[in-house]
Amino acid sequence: MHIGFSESDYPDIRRLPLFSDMADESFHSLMRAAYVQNFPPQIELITEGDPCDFLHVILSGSVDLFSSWNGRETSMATVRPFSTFILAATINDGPYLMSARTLEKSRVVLVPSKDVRALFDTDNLFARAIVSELARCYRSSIKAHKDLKLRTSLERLANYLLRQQENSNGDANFELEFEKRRLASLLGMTPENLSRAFKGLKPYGVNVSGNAISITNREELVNFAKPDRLIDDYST
Amino acid sequence: MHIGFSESDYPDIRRLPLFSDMADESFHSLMRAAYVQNFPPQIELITEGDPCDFLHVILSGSVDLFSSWNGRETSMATVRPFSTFILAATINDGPYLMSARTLEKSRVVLVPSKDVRALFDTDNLFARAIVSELARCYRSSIKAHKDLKLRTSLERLANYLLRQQENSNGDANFELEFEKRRLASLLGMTPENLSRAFKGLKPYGVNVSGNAISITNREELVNFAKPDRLIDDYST
DNA sequence: TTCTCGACTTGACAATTATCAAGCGCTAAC
DNA sequence: GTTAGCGCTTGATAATTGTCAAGTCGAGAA
Repeated sequence: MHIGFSESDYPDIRRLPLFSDMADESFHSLMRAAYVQNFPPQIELITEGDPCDFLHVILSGSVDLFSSWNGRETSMATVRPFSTFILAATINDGPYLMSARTLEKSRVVLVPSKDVRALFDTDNLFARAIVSELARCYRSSIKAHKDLKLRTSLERLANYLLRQQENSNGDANFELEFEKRRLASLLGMTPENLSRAFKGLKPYGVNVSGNAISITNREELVNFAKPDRLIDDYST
Repeated sequence: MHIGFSESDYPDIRRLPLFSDMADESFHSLMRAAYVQNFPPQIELITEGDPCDFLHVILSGSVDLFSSWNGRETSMATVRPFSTFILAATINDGPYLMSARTLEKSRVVLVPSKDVRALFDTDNLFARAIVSELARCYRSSIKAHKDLKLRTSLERLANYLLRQQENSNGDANFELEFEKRRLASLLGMTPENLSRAFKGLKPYGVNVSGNAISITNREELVNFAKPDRLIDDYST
């Protein structure tokens, strides 16, 4: 678990919407206080309920945000480069609402929360970027909430596959980005139910072999899934 | 539907966390562009998908935020004075993700979105307040998502009742704040299921008569509901 | 007072989803 | 190659939740 900060990371971090507009001076002052760690897979970076000491930025790998209650556990989201997480807790100086663990070997920047909050007051462009990012996260959360409340698990899976297909250049064949058990948890269902849901989508042209998905008749699947930009378009 | 702006509304609006810290000058410039309307019950103030022209602030009454998809509809949240809604859409200049309708006669301030965004750049304290409010809304949404994903409908109802009891000074007897059909929708269930869920909580000391709830044995209900500050504490 | 309407309840039933227990198939260690 | 382990699948069953079709009840109108 190497600790250290390489100047070679600067461009990637600087390119993040959150940091791209801020003054050079602000950026370097933030980076001086920050540090980078490489984590192996399956390491718990954050435990829900803990006080929020750091804003996290993922540079490589992937991180699972999940929550537990009463012995149950569910995946809330997956974070990939180059993206921040746990921004709201940093801002409000509240406890983490979700836990985070690496899914694979991952490189993560840790920026002390108090520095983020301090800089917020002095750098207007940084403040604006934080607001945009927060609003984006909030709206994503609303969309996920609508997805869960308005759709059955079969419909959620169908729409998920359509979104993934778009992320894969619209190719008819693509790979699931992680194990099915995690996908099931993300979609709010059990692995057994997911397995059956894949079968339930076969009549709509969905074929599954391991992690390989092929959608033979997108039109028919769209007709069933009824994707909606107010739920499925992550860009607005 | 009276349109107009009374100076008598100023103190209430000014007292909102969102506006309380900003410069006098900024506040008055915002208010000059804003206006107030009185709406009768059951009026749709906002339709999801529409472009976001106004930030809304509720001064009296109550407003239901709801969403639809494929012929289904669900309540997402209830807004009461003195609170803003649709802040994220205003900030990101995106389409509304939820619709809003008055539940009763309500008085609402409409602040042009572009003025809010413009002022954000010039008034630091306003920017900070927006960020806090956004982070708070985001975290509320995460909590609602966890509630829905980790709990059964019976558990959601039990925890809802415990929260409502706290809002009513912890009194053992209190009134539901709106009709059961809306409560059912908020909790993500059908009215029939809610009706049965109330019965299911009777063994834990919950008695219902119309809108009157009495909790005869809070300890037992808590023991069943297992409230968690990372889901049920709306203040963090 | 009586009537009507709408919200709520109840019962019977169906759909959805979860649970439990086995089995399959792939991968990796030996 | 053989074997162990793990993730995934499948089947049987149960729990949860939704749907449909009566009811009941109470508030407000006539």
